[in-house]
Amino acid sequence: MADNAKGRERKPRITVKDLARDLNMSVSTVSRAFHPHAVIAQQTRDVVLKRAQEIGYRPNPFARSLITKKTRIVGLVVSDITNPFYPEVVTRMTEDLRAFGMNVMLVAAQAPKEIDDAVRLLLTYQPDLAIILASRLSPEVRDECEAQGTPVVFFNRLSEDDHCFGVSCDNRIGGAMVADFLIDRGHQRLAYIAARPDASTNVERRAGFVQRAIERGLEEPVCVEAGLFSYEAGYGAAAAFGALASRPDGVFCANDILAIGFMDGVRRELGLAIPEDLSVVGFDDVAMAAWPSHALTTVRQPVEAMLKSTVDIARKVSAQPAAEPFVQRIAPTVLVERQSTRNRHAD
Amino acid sequence: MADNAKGRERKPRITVKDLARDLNMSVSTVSRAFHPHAVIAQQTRDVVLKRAQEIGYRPNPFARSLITKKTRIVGLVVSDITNPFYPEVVTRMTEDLRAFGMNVMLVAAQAPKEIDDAVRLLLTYQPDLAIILASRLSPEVRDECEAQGTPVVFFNRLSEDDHCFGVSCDNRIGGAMVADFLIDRGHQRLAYIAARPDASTNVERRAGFVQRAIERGLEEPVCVEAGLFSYEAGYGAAAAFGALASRPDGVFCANDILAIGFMDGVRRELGLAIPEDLSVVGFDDVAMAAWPSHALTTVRQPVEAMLKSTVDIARKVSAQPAAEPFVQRIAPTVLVERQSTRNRHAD
DNA sequence: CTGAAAGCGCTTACAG
DNA sequence: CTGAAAGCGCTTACAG
Repeated sequence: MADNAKGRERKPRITVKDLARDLNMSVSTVSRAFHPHAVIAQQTRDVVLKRAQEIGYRPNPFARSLITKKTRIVGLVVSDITNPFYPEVVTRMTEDLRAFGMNVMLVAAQAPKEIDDAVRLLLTYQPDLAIILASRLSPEVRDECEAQGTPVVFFNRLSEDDHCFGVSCDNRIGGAMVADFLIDRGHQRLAYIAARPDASTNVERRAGFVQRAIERGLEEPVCVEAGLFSYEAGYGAAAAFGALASRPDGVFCANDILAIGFMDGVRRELGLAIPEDLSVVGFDDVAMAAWPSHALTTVRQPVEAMLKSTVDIARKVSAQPAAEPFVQRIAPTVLVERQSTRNRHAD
Repeated sequence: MADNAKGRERKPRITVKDLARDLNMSVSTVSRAFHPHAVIAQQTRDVVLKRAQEIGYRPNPFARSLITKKTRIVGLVVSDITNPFYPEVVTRMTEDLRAFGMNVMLVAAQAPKEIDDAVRLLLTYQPDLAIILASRLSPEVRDECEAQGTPVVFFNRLSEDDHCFGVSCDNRIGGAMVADFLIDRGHQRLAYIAARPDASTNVERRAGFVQRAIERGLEEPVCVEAGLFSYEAGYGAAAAFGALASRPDGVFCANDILAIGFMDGVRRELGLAIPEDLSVVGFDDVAMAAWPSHALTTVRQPVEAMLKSTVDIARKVSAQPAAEPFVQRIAPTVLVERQSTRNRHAD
């Protein structure tokens, strides 16, 4: 027991000094071995690194960042955790950033007010970059980031001002893809199930979808306002959909989780069959979309490319914090066809 | 443009020195104002804190932790992101820890090997505590945590050795609750759909369930091995279930996501009706369990209490790192009855 | 109760 | 190419 407790006492960490003494070198030299661009004899570096490995020395990132002003910490702010797209993205983002030695400090919160506070606490850790997943930042907090010199990237949202980076799918193109897909398969009356009216993703998917439908000579698709990106919102939208004068035969939902709720609502509340009575298309291609119960046809977000772009930004601002922000929109290329849609030309 | 770029340069941060000069005090005094237990005149503290607020000074946590050896960073290791229980827990945990000024550094990874590397990187940041959600840690990495004096808590898993804290639901009791629930409602032939054989959650839920069924005079429940905690595993288990000689009328699945997959498989592959042909019970009570499409009866994990216990540990080890580890098992108290089960006494 | 000084573990000009 | 020294932004004995 006593032994046990003793084992858990915070052991004094091995420091540069220890390693320098061990190697009979100066701390300067030892330190240089850990910096790829530092001027040091290759042989010396090898010796240092080897010995460090042996005795388990790793530079203290806090002491280091006190001088370099770099923390290798990336703040990740996520609020909409009910959308399975985000856990998937968070996991991959964490892995990808780690591959470049960057650690993720997570800020998850529900209320916008909480987000603000959380970001402020995050800022005291001087992250090299803050990544905002699908939420808003109050203008004040945005300014605080700027004042502190922390670059911000909005992921999967249109950046609202030109002080921030933005990485997102080209949602207009995605919306148009869906319209083409449905029209090519003989659908005549299209509908859009809308989510948050203030989300760029919702607005753009809708615009691309509606515009393409009109371009191709269909009537303007009817819109049902579900209000949120959630299962419940989709389920609830089924009632309003059922009340439409003439029933659409092709429905595009703002994202997958909304589509899945909508499908369940349509089936259980309206007693309609999918895809016999109507086709349903989503957006994201979350893992759940492939489940046999829904087999949702959907636009796959170019997550790989979006993550790569984000990691590139992280590396760039890490080297050069004053880099000029830009917005990158990546066109989706894959529409995964499953059993929630069918070809109506046969009718 | 030039203006823009200039605005983004990392501004020199306000330091104690700046604030001390501004207030005509020594840095020592200013510093003390930020430490609740420090000896300082109340009036002085008020003045300092007020002025700090005004000019936006916040102590640099890195510089601070260099001396205190406390980082207020909690490492959160999560691997099984396909189970919606974890995103929910991660969000709440992050919020709850933040309420005590602790930040979460997230380590998400798929492969065990990756986890090891990720935890090593995490360790260089000297987290005050590492919380492991439902994954394993290789013995070597466990030793590295110990060597560095970083306490470890296993969340929702039985701690495997007495060097680590453990916080989990009492899964035996939970399993027994399910058996009682089904038996009380007239079910005669019980079955268990098993997930990872090496997970304590799976093993204990099964044991509690089987034992109680036997105690109450039923035949030993049959077990179907699904192998994993996933939708796909549950869906796949339906086939084996359908091949059983005599069909069970009450099924307990190792957790919700497995149950949801199982229900879909049973309905689509076997053409059986739930709850008419069989009742299905899950474990966790994730948000998805309440969706109308599944309306899953399930044991609610005592998440509140589990989180509270975890945060308490975080605060305790933060004050006294050598605290003796313990394992806390919290009995579940709520079994949420929905429409995936019914009363068979009427038959 | 407050201040001057040392020091946490590093990095980086500056000499040599 | 290497070392001695200064300093990053704090905290904390130690005096007073």
